[in-house]
Amino acid sequence: MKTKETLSTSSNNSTKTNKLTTYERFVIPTNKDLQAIQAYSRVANTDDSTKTWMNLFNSYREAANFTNPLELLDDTTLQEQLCQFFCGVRKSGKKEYAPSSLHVGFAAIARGLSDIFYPNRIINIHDKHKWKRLHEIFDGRIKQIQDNQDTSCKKTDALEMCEIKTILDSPNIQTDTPKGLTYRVWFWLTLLCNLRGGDPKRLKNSWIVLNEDHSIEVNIPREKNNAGGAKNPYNSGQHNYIPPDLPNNYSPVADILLYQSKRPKNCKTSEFFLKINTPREIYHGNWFSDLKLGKNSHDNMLKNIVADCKIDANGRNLVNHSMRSTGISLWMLLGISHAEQMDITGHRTLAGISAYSTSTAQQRKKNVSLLIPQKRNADDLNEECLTKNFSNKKQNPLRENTSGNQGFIPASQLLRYDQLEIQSLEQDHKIPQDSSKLPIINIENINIQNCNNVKVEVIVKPFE
DNA sequence: ACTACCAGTAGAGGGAAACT
DNA sequence: AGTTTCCCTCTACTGGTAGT
Repeated sequence: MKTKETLSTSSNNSTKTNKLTTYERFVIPTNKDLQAIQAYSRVANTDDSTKTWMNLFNSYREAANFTNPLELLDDTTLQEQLCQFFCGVRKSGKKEYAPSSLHVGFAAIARGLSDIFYPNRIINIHDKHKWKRLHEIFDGRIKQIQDNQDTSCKKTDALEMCEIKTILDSPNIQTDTPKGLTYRVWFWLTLLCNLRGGDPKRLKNSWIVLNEDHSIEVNIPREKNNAGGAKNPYNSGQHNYIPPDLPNNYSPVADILLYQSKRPKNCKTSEFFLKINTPREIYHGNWFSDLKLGKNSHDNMLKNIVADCKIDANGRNLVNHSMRSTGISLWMLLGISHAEQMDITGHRTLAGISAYSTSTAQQRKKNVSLLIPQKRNADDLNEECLTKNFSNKKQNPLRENTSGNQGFIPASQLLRYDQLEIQSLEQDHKIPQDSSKLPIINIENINIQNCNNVKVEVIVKPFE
């Protein structure tokens, strides 16, 4: 929008001063306009990364006594210096970089060099044929690091369903104090809208809209995986939906509306999350000030919530981004399809979703143990028929249309199997399930005779 | 012909120091 | 106790192409 304004202003100016612009449908941009539009294309984080690594490269050149200005180097000298740099660079404290960081660094320096040399010649160190020696040295360096130190990733971990309930029930996360309300609303938005760790910082009040049916829409105009621009011309941002509150349920919509109602009158800050006022102001009913909530408060949000609710992190990496992991991992447990998940999270590739499904060490051990069959027991022979029917069937029959089954499964056994599945799902993944809400199914005798062509289809939906 | 993989970019998260 | 600004390090996401 800003770009448009700039352009129209400049065209108005130029129509006054420059009689050449007689075509009403065109805009004649000035150099300043072009620069502004070019700058609009840049992403701050990427530029930061470029700057950081180019500074590091320059410091290295200084330390190694490379005195010639960078811009004057020929390709051979530049390659030699880069080879030395990637062999010799270390973290502050002389520790070794993680391979992933060096990988990011290589790309950042490629961008930096491309920028510097662009007016005179094209430098693209990604070209592994032209910069063969550099690529081999870089590759060797990474392999050396990988063989000499632990290079496992510290991915964000998820919360479990019972922990979500503990948090929502905790006296510290209620709506009677500004701090509790902030925590609670932050928790709802990140969980229900599958926000990334940093999204709440840039969330604007105007992006959160109440619909007539008392549902809430959270519209985020541009995201990491909906970056817009020339490569993604159909980008329309991510639209998140929070359903209307139900009686006897937790009430996210009411909580979010309460938070909005506590904004100061004529609030000028566009951000949704606001700074909590001093105790004195709070006493007078002014919960929030006309300033955005600071970075520190944002960054420590989930850590504070977890501490205040006395949840045992148990070695897990619980950070703000965990809320996104939580949503996705719970959907996986509940059998929501990848396509549906991607629709909500805005991921465009399976790889994006799959990054969250990497199992924990504990789950992996359990899954491997499933491959070891149990010894036969004479008492179990009666059970064998039951298990055999399902052993070839990976999917939970609760979630798929049973009409496609080739083998015949007695209805009474199917129901029994479903109950077992529900129980094991609850036990394995600690999904709290109010047993009083489960349908009580009693089909004791189903007798069908001469039934060559009879199909019995039973659908049980225990989670609704 | 097709898809798994990885190159390349956009983020997250943590910390220090100075400030309110 | 919370905020701002800067720096550093590493994770997460996409899309094109190398490889089967």
